[in-house]
Amino acid sequence: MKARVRFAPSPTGQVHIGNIRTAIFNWLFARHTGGEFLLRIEDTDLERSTAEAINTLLECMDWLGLDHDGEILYQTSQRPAHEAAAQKLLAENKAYYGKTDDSGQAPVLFRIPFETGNIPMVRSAGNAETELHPDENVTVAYSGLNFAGISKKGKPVPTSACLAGFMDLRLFNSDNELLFALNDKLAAIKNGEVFKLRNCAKMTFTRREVFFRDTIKGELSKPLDSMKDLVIIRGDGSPIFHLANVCDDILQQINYIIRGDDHVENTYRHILLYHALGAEIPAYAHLPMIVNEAGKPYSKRDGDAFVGDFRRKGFLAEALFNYLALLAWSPGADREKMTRTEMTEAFSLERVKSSPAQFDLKKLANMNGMYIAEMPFTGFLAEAAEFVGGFAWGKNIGQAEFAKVAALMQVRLKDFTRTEDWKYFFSDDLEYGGKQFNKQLQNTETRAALKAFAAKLANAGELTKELVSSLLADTERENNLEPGRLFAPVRLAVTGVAGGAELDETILLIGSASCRKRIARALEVYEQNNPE
RNA sequence: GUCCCUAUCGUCUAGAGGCCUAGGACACCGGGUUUUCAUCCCGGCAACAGGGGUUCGAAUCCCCUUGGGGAUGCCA
Repeated sequence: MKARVRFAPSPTGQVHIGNIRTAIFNWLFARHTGGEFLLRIEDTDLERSTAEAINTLLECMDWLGLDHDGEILYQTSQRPAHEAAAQKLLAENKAYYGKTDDSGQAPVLFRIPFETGNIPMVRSAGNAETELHPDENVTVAYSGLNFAGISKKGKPVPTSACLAGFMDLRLFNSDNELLFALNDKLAAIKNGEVFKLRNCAKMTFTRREVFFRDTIKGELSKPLDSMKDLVIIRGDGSPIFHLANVCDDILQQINYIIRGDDHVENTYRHILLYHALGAEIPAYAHLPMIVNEAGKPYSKRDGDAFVGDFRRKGFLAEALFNYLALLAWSPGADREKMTRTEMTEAFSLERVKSSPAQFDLKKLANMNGMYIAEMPFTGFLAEAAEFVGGFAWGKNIGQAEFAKVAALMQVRLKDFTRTEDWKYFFSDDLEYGGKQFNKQLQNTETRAALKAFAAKLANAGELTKELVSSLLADTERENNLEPGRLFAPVRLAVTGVAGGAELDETILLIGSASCRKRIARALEVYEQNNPE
């Protein structure tokens, strides 16, 4: 059977990396298996969903090359279907109206089914016995059980859970006398009768649990006595996420649900809903969270983890994609930098880890650098030009010269915002000073050599790489400086910074006149800052 | 509180009972690229959370503890 997966974000703000990682894994899975990758926009939260957020989402996906199959399904368009599903459940007594709120409206709740004989994903989990706090009443109703357990300190712990959690329930007082047996009253309870019991000290019941096999996490289960019936239609008539989500997945014939870890608790309820709706239950794979430096999952509030920001900050889509794919997934064999085709071929959910992964900006930056280094030069040039055009000094610079600078710097660039550092190639307006500057220019001999080097440049005529190198070497020798001693001071004087590309090429690109001017100014600034 | 999940270098990870004296990558540190440097090359630092089992043998299987995360909404 062809895999049909979906990415189902709610457009309520920016798209963060945790979000898009889910999309990436779904996409990878679909492309790997030759299945389909659908997009559904869960825009039912009218208050928070915006057209702008939808645009942002679409742009992010487009940028990352996450093409989806078929039409986008907007969840709001399915509201009638959701309502119909609720009506059907109501009609079949699988759902019921809850308590009315202040304005007299009642929500619809889905009942965790009591009769589970024909439900394959519910199984018995043995007998259970729980101590109860006798001060609190126990109420038993079709809509659930209310009781109080006992905390370590002996205090009552009020608890409520669905009736289905307590098959064969029996309540006892402190003398171990039977107060209530569910099996005797089941019919009455199903008819709406509510039993209120005092002085209960203990209950026994047959525990049942829902279970499913998660491709990533293995078999997962949860006891029914820790679950509650859930609201599926609000008092105002609007469908709740659980219902809408399941209905749409059924509608879109999704047979593999790959989503974040935070949904595993929902899955226990969703598979019961699937069954109640008479639909086949899909396979599940729950991805571990991506966490920030503080170890917390990314949320809409994490201002620096938005996909759009990575784009603006000069990261390449392919690098982000590659890096994100490697968060919680590894193809093994020490493979890291991979093409999209390679990733698609190698991808498998079985190799996804189940523990959270921390996002590391430095590693992303490194990977981005590798991708930048291997960009075709014309593409690199265009991208770099776009960023540089955004700087004041980059508005009117020569195309030919810019291309030379770009060629020299490409392999060194980690992200495109750092093209800002290329300023010194085009502007004589440098800021001198700082620890390095003062240290490198502190010797009188060095400063004399700097002056001598400028003079040599002036007399040299047309510069070449070799010529610059020999001028540097000559100046060092003639001024009794150790070989290499002059490089750092010259670099500081000519570029204002301590690092960069090869010095000879750098000087060549800046040009003789500018270099001389800058050396003179650097010396001036130094002497001003460090009067004898 | 209860329930569910989770645990290998600082970080991402390899690891399916003997191939592990635990491998790779980022970061960091040192060296090299006949002198500079943000690239490149080489090297170094650095981990199986703790305690019990099972086994001839455990990073790997089981249990407990501890740490982390999630859920417990008329949010999605």
